[in-house]
Amino acid sequence: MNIFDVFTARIATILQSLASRGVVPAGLDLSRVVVEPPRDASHGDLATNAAMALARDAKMNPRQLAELIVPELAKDSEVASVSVAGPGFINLALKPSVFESVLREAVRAGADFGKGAPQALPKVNVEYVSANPTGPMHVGHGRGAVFGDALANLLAFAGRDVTREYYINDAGAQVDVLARSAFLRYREALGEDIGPIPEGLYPGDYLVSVGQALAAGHGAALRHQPEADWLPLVRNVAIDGMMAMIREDLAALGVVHKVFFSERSLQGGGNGGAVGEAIEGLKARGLIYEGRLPPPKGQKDEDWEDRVQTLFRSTEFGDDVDRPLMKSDGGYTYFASDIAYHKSKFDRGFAEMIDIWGADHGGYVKRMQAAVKAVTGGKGALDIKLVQLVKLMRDGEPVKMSKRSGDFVTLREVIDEVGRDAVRFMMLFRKNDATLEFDLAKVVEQSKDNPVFYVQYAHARCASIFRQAAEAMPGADVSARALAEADLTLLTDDSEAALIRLLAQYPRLIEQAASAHEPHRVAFYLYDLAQSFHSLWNKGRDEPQLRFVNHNQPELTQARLSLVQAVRCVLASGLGVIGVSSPAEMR
RNA sequence: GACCCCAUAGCUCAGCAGGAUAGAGCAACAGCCUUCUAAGCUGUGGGUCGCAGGUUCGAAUCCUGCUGGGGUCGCCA
Repeated sequence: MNIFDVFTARIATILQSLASRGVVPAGLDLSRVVVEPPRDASHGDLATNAAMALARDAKMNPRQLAELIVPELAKDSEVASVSVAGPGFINLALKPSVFESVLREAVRAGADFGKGAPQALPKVNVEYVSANPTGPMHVGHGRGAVFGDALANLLAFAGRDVTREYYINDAGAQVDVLARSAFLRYREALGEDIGPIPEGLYPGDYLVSVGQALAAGHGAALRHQPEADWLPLVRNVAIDGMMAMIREDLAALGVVHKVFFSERSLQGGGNGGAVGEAIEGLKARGLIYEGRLPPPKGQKDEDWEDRVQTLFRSTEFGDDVDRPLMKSDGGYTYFASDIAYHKSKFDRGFAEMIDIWGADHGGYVKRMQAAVKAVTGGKGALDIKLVQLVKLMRDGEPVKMSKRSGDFVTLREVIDEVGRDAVRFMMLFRKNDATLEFDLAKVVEQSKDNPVFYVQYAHARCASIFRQAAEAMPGADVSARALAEADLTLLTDDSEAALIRLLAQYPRLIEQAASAHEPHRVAFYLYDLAQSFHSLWNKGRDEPQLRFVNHNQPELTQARLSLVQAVRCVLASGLGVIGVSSPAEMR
């Protein structure tokens, strides 16, 4: 139950009834009416801007309109008091029974508390990672992976039908370079001394095993073939090897995609395959032409070759310049493939698409959105979330990255050092469009400075309280069902009330984070919740009557355990959404 | 030259689809501390929300222009 939604609906009903009595005009636009927690708890439990938002359309001043709404709200059996404040806010204080029933619901629903009902909205496709299959993942890829995965979890939890997808860039020149690099390792595996890796090839030793696999599978058979003969075969083996490695890296992060979509698969077949088809479709609508582009300004243009090329009219859809689809060697540009790829997503039923990209691809956003508009006739929606750079630190000092390629800090090294939970949590403890400092030393500290520890510890502390209770009161029934029956009117302390209010916001938080495509809000909420819970726990130090477990007051203890259980469930639920584990102890 | 992102307390960052007196952690300062299980705890001080306009009953939030930082800029992906 989302009490904010419940009251938004009730206010709408009140306005309809006022309209039917002719007190206010009919057909007011209620979309701007929001019910939210007031910033200051002394204002009550809920606040709405209804009177202010509707005043102009109703041709009344806000306070006048508020005075019409207030008596209706006051009749509500769950409302304790209503008042008008400031420029026309309507503040509601709710009866304690409302929060008691929220708490009961949280205890009963457990991990499902806050979960959205399946929504009648289009299937949504979240495409993330899509790292080139030419080497291991680095830390920047990891941020995109965690963000995309958490966003997909969040949307699914909010009730959307979500598909997680990975686009394999296996069609460009870079995979031919990969194949040549692997071929060198193959010769090495056959016993040849290959010396230093030539400039322009991938030097990383992660290709050694690919070379060995080729040697084991083909012996010396490929060695003296012309490149044109061995390249496709070696390329496939190398790509498969790289994708296996990437999948292992992703698995270490707990990231699993449902669909792996190959770029190459778009280009096969006659007439240029799916890419050719997509371009033909655009051509039929007059969106393709042969023309020249001006050279980019402020760039060295020595290599600029002014030539006529095949261009897509992306400027008709808000882009800055039209974009080329064919390379000078006659192949398709990456953009051309990407048009066909997004058309494929739409054709597969995804009217809503979300792409997660690194910030270095920011310049590509407009043209892709232009292409999606063109290729779906305006029916497909594409949101592109850019994740900014990750600066790797250790004790406040930047971690030096070697310039020699193949010797950078890999995602796997970081996961192995600090653990999956720390990586996932910290990658989400910042907005996606802000750069992120990731301190390898800080994230493993057992201290309040370390949010990962702080939140997980709150969960462990909940579990610990139950262990304590079992010892103090053996035989007590602390099942979820029993706790949901507890006498919650005994929870009267302000700190307890504050915690319950925070719990009641969880369903709303999920809805809003999901519709804003901002999983970081979940991480920040969990931090707030942990803080509120730890604070209540600490109060019990000085005021023993506030402790959760009081073995001579079983009813009170039972009520407090309900609260602890609800906190535990919401922490576990939120941690689950961002893909972080919920430990029962932190030792 | 153009486009994208960022700018909020000394530092690192939140700020919830414009809403009331802008929040948290760290640091600083003051007090408390043999604990239901562990991170010690509680409190205080500290901000022209980069600058200038605009829209609005109401702007950190939306729009325009500027300043500063980062990123990108045909035939790489």
